[in-house]
Amino acid sequence: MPLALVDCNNFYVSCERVFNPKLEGKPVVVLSNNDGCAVARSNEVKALGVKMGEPWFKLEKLAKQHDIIALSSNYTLYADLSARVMSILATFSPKQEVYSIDECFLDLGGFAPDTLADYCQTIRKTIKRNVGIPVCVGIADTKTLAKLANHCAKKGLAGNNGVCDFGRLAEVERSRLFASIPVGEVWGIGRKISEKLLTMGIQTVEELRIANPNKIRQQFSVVVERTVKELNGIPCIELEDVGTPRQQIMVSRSFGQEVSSLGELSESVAYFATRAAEKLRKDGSVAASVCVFIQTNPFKEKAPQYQRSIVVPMVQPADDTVALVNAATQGLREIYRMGFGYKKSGVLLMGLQPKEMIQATLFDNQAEQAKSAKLMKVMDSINRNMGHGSLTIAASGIRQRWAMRRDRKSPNYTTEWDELPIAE
DNA sequence: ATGCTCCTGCGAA
DNA sequence: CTAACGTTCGCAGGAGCAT
Repeated sequence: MPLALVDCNNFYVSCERVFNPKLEGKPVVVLSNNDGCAVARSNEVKALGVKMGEPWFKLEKLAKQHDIIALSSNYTLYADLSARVMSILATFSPKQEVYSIDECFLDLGGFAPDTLADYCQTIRKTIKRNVGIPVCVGIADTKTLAKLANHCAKKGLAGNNGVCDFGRLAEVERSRLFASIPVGEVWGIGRKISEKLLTMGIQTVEELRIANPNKIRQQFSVVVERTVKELNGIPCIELEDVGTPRQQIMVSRSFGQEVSSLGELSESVAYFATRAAEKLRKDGSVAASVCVFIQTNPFKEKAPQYQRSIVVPMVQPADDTVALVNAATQGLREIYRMGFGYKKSGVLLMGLQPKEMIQATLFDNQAEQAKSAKLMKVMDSINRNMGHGSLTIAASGIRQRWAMRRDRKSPNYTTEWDELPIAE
């Protein structure tokens, strides 16, 4: 049963180019939060040897030499364009799994095998025309192979044009192709596992494909064993149904500048708990406990280091912002120590369950519960309609010295009228 | 021996 | 001038605990 993996090219950079065509053909990077690391690179930047995750301060010299344009990440813009891409892609197959912000799997089971490559060319043209984002497509019988086919499409390895269909490859050709790809390119094979495979004499995808599954399971795990099976065309990872609710919700951020006081840390934690509670309600879930963590800057090796976390159980699973913020800030007071420069904090909601299941067993405090539900509903709707952060709880603070740096952000072209540039 | 919960490591995007 | 390095999610497996 053939699957397609559709992946947007250099997604964040492509999004920026949609609204700023002057970036076309130029070396462009998009930086992570706090303008810290390169998280998206145009082809021109990749050609200069810039690696994924490279810290910006190490790139500045090279950037000056080659006029690299660096932009802060504009997540609101990327999420909006992603939604447009995904909804169009959904029309091309009865079954879609959105795997990440820039890629999804499509079930192509019902189509004639020899028409798939053409069909996927149509997909590419449609997305490019309707949204302006370039995509590549990999076609194969398992998710792992489809990911690999996509890699080949992106690199132009199998003499294709943005589409690579492993189903059209003879066995000999496939083996030769796999033998030319480093094993680390395989989905699920990261840095650590690559290194260990190397010591076992497995360097290429082909060598991993023909490896003994039992030995792989013994040396690594069932996950890697599944990967080997998938490389051989045996599906082990199913297409997931849409809308499976998350099991945990994390909101954390590095600070724009270090923070030492309990007061300011508390503001950040209250803010993150507020964001996490919003996500929680959007999922229709409640959380059984709240984990808070704080940490100093691990890269500043000379400075005294401290990191700690604590899990605060909720009296009753909740989705109420006030209750979750209280739990989080109370936990913070227990783990906070004076005399450190903190660089990051975060809030993790754990033990998530569907809200309906909880309400059924609820017997105390009905009135209180209903009142808080009403308040949360109002809060969410005001924030949805008036813009994010219009209504927030006072504990989050106003000054927010800890807020992240984003000096190079593009306008929110698709979601804020105020930010649209005026034509000249 | 068995079944949990918690924590850590790994991978991915 | 200096110092400046992301976030969020799932899974597996081991440790530690209770039964």
